[in-house]
Amino acid sequence: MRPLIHPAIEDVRPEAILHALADPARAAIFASITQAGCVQACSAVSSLGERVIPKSSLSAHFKVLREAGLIRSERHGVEMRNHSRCAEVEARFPGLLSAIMNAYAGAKGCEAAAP
Amino acid sequence: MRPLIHPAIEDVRPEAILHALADPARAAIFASITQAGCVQACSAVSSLGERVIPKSSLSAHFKVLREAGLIRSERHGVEMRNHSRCAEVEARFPGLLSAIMNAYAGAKGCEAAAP
DNA sequence: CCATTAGTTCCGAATTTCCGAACTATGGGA
DNA sequence: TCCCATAGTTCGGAAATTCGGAACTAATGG
Repeated sequence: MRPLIHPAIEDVRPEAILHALADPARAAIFASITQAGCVQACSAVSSLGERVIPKSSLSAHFKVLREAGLIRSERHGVEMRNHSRCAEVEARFPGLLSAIMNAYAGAKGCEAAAP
Repeated sequence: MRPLIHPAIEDVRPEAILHALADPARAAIFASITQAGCVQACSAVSSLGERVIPKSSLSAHFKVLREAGLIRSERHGVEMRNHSRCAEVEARFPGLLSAIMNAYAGAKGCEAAAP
């Protein structure tokens, strides 16, 4: 079990953030962590939409979010707690995260209106 | 030569935009098109930074930007003119493009300060 | 009609992503 | 203490993407 990698906020790169959030599943996971008081166990997220995401894929998604600097993960006993780093990222790249999350929210609303 | 695909603005997906701009080369191309009065020939962009981008890769980059809804390309004689669709995209996803471009601009300044 | 310029398409190699199976780490009993 | 259950990570091979050189197409100008 290698130690978890958390880049310092000044090492966080925009392309890593965009790449991480370019996947709707990861964006949904990040939104969930950010909204749910910044704490969430991995498996509390495993049923996003109707798609079942296998554990290994989920673990990889968390790793991408972590190494992009979007979340911070720490073990608490047997489970992992994930905190959103949105405040830090927002300070470094003002408006970025909110614009991205609004874009997803907006697009979701539109497509639901066209059955 | 298949016809160029330009999605309607209401069909533009956030994940496509993030994916397109998650590549620094594409983000630079898009910034260049947007800033240069919204018109640019493909090869006017071919030497970004010090990296030489082969024609085929450049063509693929333009295709990704086009199909993400970020640019509009039309033939004018032998050359292709690319217009930024930033106004349309900005209307649909407010703040998204400016936040992304600012993030890249900010990150570039910071890393240049650490040799 | 041929040459040139600008860009696209094709295709094989390299890279990345996906996911099941095996593994590791931690805590809680018996 | 040993074993089990839970939570997540790592491995490895298949599938999907991306990269880039070579060949191709389209328009223009001798």
